[in-house]
Amino acid sequence: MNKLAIPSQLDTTILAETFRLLGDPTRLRILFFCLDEPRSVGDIATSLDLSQSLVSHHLRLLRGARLVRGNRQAKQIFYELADKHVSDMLVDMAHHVCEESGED
Amino acid sequence: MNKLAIPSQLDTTILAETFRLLGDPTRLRILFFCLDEPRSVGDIATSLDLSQSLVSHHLRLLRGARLVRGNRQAKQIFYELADKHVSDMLVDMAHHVCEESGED
DNA sequence: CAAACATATCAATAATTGTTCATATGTATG
DNA sequence: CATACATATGAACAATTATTGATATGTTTG
Repeated sequence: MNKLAIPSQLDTTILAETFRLLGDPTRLRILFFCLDEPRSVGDIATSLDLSQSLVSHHLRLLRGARLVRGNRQAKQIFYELADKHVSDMLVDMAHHVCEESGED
Repeated sequence: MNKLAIPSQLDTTILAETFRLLGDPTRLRILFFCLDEPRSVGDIATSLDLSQSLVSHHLRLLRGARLVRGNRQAKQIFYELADKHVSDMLVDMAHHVCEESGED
């Protein structure tokens, strides 16, 4: 079915932008931390030992790319992965990387 | 089945490294160009309008991460994706990104 | 509405990384 | 073995980006 043609240069740039955002250890840790349940900014910062400012900056980038989504609940804002696509993608990639040794 | 635990900080770094390499438009274009058939360095450079040096530098990084693999054939070296994992991953991600609008 | 708390933003710095140009290595051919 | 060709490497530069510290915005509670 849907065989993938070589993406246009524009598409490639958009795709690369997503990869780029996932390509930072701090951001990846934040994403995995929010994978199972929504987490407040403060919780993320404390649990991952990052400054509140840094977490906020990264969340902004992730929000901008619609990789995460935040819900305000009183004073706190709880972030979670934006949708199932994103979480599947993360999990898949993690598996891909674990299974490093290929069949070739 | 295999539910994914939160990766260790080390694993996260390794995973991020892979994402990071995919997160550059030039490298992604090179990868997609080599997706269907092996391509020589010169062919890549000409077809994608990049300097030979630049292509070679990027190929080195991709080789280092075992994302591509090169076969010498006389004077030329033909690069292709390292294995099916890598190509599947690329195609999957491209689909994920195309289907941007989630079910949430 | 002031004080306390949680998150976001701004400006500046430090570190990383993509790109270029010059040159080296390796390979075939006359 | 010299020349031409294809790719790789090294040093330097330019640009991008992660991180920090200080401060602003927004939200609740007394």
